[in-house]
Amino acid sequence: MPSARTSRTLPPEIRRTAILDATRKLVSEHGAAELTIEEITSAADIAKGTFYLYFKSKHDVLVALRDRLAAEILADHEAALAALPPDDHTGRLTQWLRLAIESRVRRASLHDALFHSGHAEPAAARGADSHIAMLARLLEEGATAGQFDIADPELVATLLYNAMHGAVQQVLAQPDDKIERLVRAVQDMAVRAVMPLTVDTRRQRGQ
Amino acid sequence: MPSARTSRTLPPEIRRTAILDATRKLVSEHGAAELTIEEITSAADIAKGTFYLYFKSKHDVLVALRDRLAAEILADHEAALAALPPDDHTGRLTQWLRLAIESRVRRASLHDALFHSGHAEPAAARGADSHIAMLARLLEEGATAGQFDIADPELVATLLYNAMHGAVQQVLAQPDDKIERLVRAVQDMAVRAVMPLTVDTRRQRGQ
DNA sequence: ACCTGAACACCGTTCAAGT
DNA sequence: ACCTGAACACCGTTCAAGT
Repeated sequence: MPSARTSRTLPPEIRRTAILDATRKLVSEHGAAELTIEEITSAADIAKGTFYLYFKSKHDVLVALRDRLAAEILADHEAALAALPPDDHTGRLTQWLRLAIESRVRRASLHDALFHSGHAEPAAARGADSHIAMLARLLEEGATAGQFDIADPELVATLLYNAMHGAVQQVLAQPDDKIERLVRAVQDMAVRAVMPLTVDTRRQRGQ
Repeated sequence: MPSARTSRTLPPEIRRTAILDATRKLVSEHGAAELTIEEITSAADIAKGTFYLYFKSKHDVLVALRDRLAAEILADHEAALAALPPDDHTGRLTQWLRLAIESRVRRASLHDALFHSGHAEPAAARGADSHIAMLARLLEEGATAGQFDIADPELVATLLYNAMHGAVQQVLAQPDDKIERLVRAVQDMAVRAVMPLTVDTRRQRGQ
């Protein structure tokens, strides 16, 4: 039998994806902080130096993974949005929030590891921007249809998104039924945030 | 002149505080990720090994600093709360939100470095809990006084706190006048989240 | 053109010795 | 009782050589 090893060459895109996949697995198991380049390369079955042919640094591969995850979640949300009835804007908003929470809960361990330990940048660089933009679009459409009353859709979207996102993180450490209560609470806050106020209610608001 | 160096001994609490202060300065200047134990010890004018007589690890000193900051901010908020008129619960809530945002903006660089780069734990471990508890107290007091309508004060506090906290972070990268708009938007969302709904408004909410 | 892995540099942590 | 700083261990990154 021949002792010469077969070529280890692979098309760059395939190799790159393999490295990302290995990283994803390791990060969702042990978190990003303890992750080692050597763990990645041995999981991906390549030499240590090969890693640096595909990524500039450890930070770089985590950013790439984070972007891939953000894009995945965004696609999820787009699909969910497209499936919702076009005219019931309140229903669209509340359903979207439920789906956003659930998709985030589903990816909890990977998401937490990437967004909250070790290599997180300011939220703006976190891929949250595109998600907030989508929510803002929902709000604007409802406002245009005359169903919502929103002074600044972009800001309200930022607030609602962060309320949801931060609270999920906080609640995730807790028993399962809390998630359902969170969904309801977020939906209620969102509905209150966008609903037209009657003259009577306006008076009650004070200031 | 004597060549013997004078004793370098200091009371433990003083030394510990000096190390924390040096760390604080360095972290708010360069962030936590690039921070080096050697930078800390030379800024605090001690030997490298001395650091480990006071803190178990680099992570440990950052946690201690984070806790000190959280306690500082909490005290700020308590003082602000005590100064507010006791009966106007809507005013207490909106003023509290303004003060919380402003105190957080004031400590922006340190806060970001500690909470968002390198060594952040889940939000629950972040010192946010006591802040959320304070906000929940505000909400409960308003509900007890019959001025607020809140199904789950603890959850609403979590949501509002995260809305505010996340959005500040997001807006901080932007020009100054955005902060004022953020304050108003947070206040508006909070008021809407807690106001009693008229029968008329309830009908509009749907589901 | 793609891959290897030994060598290097840096830094967190330890520990035997000092006042 | 508190402090020192050289030594150690670990791991991210580089680079000369291999197919």
